[in-house]
Amino acid sequence: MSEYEHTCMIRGDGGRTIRAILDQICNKWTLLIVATLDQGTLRFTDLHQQIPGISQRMLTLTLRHLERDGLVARTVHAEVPPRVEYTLTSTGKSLIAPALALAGWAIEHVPHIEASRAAYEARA
Amino acid sequence: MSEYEHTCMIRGDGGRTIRAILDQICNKWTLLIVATLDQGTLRFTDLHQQIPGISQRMLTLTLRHLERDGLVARTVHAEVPPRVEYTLTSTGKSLIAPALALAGWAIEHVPHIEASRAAYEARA
DNA sequence: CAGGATGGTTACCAGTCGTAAGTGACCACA
DNA sequence: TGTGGTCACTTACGACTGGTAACCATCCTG
Repeated sequence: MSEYEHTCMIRGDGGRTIRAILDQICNKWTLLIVATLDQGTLRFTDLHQQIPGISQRMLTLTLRHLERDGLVARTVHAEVPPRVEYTLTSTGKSLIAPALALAGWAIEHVPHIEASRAAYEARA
Repeated sequence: MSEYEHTCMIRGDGGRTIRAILDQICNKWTLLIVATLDQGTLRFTDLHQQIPGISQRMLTLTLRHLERDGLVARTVHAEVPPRVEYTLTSTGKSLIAPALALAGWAIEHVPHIEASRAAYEARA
């Protein structure tokens, strides 16, 4: 498939479906959580510690969404203290490669973007 | 670079920088606008028509952000009626490939995600 | 029985998004 | 003269979402 056809595909059906999915996947925390879970199974607290800046609420909400969308499996162990483990499903794992592509792009272009942003602010 | 190192890179510095950038790039409209601009230079109205569901306000705001970040160049022609052209910069063009990767993933997994979501809703 | 660990939930506020209407410059037409 | 149209925005405002901080329930340890 050519790249042009590919962009058309993005915009296929007016991009409504893609937009709806991307809107969920591509938010502030999702990619970061998925990337973190690439290590393997992790508990709630592990995630909370490894992802700096996320609140318990946002972690809970994002994990719920990921679980709902079948990207993450949630396992509750009936113990005390409770133990809840999160792990990527195969669908979740398949998101890693594209997520890395985007993250790689971001890393590569952060300096340029920040410079551009600074210049823009100075102009304004 | 191994995939593991790559995910570490995503999370490097706690993922703060990446998160900040991704937070801007990876929102509801940005990828769609960039994909649309892959066709070449477009005017405001063209974009508005080709991206269904976007309001003028959101289009303006998103284009301003893209311009600020150096992904899109904005050219105003001092004519009447006014003519404003938007085109991708080289940085903007470089975003296309990773954006396609993510969009391709989304397209591929939409059925599974929707099924999973439906099952989840039914359970709840 | 105080305090900690675990995995949350709730209340509340600020910021963002979406809708709809208005703006200003000019031209075509009547 | 004046009515309407084009273009690219801008503004006002209500709805929704994300963020912060505090609270909760259960059990174990000291």
